[in-house]
Amino acid sequence: MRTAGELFWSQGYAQTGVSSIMKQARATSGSFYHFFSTKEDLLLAVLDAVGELISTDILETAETNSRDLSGRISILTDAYRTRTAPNAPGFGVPVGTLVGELGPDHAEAIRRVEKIYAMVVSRVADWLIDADNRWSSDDDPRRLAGFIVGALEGASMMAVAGGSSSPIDECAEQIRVHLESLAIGRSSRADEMPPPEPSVTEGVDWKAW
Amino acid sequence: MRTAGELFWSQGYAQTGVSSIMKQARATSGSFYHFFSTKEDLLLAVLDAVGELISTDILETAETNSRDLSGRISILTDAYRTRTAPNAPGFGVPVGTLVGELGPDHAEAIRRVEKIYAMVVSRVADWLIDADNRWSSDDDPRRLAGFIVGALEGASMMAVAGGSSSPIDECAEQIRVHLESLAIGRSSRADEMPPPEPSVTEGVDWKAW
DNA sequence: GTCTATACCCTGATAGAC
DNA sequence: GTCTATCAGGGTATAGAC
Repeated sequence: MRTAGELFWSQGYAQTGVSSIMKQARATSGSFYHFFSTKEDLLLAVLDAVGELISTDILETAETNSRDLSGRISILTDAYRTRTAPNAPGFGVPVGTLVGELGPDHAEAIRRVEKIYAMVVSRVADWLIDADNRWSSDDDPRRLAGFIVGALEGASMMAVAGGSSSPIDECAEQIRVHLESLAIGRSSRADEMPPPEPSVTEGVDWKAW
Repeated sequence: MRTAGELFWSQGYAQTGVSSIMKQARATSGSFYHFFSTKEDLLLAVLDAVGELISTDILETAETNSRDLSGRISILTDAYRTRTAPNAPGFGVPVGTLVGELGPDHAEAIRRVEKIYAMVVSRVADWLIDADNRWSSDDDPRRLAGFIVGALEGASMMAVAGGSSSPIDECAEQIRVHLESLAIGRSSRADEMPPPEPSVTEGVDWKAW
């Protein structure tokens, strides 16, 4: 009794009725509201779970499986590719989807989305620092990391709209070129990138509501 | 009786009730349904209007006001900055917002969003071609243009989430660096960029529902 | 803790006078 | 063409037995 929240990603939050969620989870209204006081409560829980998932299943995987920047970026972009439509039916842009939808209300939810972004950006910035120590200030790698993450989010959005993952492919390639031209992590350019390891987690199956 | 549709951008589609729209437009249910057979019908009309607006007020402005690539890109990025939150209260990501929300239904609406993306990408690709004729195939500038637009959309999303337009600023800068490193449009780098002309359209005020 | 049944409200949409 | 009044339905959330 806790295997569904991805509906928010495939259909959006407002459009996903609590009833649909319960049906897909084969639960009933009574038990649902025993765990979550409100629908927004569920949203917050889902956001936290997603943050966890991204942190461990994607970022941590990238960090342990590859010590060089290009390998890590490659795993990250690969995660975007395999987790957004049309490759993962029922997925949209990882978290950004909700940003547009969540209006003036849901301020807390937006704050958590922002927190997820900040976490991802921060980790990618660490990768940049690991790869090169010529950064003049802490701010620079953060900004570049923000650009990378933003570009991937946007590419995912276009991939969803167009029903093709090629924007993500192209984005990954442009990021690679961009980093290369900045001469960051030169050591990692030695030979071809290591085969980017199919994502560890297989199906869509995060275990929180 | 036709000055409101931006609610879709500030609140999302599903979350914006027809009644709110009517209130803000000071219209009534009767007249509304005289013009639009359904709420989705309105959405489609809004999407078309937005496509028009982007084409004329942003892209065309960029094309007539600047003949070099960097100037045009600058106007484009400036449009993103001035038209997304927090600079334009009540705006989100220009069109991408809806992508996540519009689920399996609303297929037609998604197709129109895709059409808008394709239009913007195509125009930007033309700019790239104008700036440099060394492209090996038609495909290359399109792909690069897709990357640029996607990056801006993603940056807008993060700007909305974080309540700061700095991701867009940074994105614009990175795009500039990227294009420069690709040595595209070298002629345009002669001196400092021309002051990027405050957007032509002032307030939020597109005149279709 | 989980079930069924249901309250209550707001939604998109309609009817029919003017 | 625009108004007021209203419908039918689905939405979130609750009540209370088991």
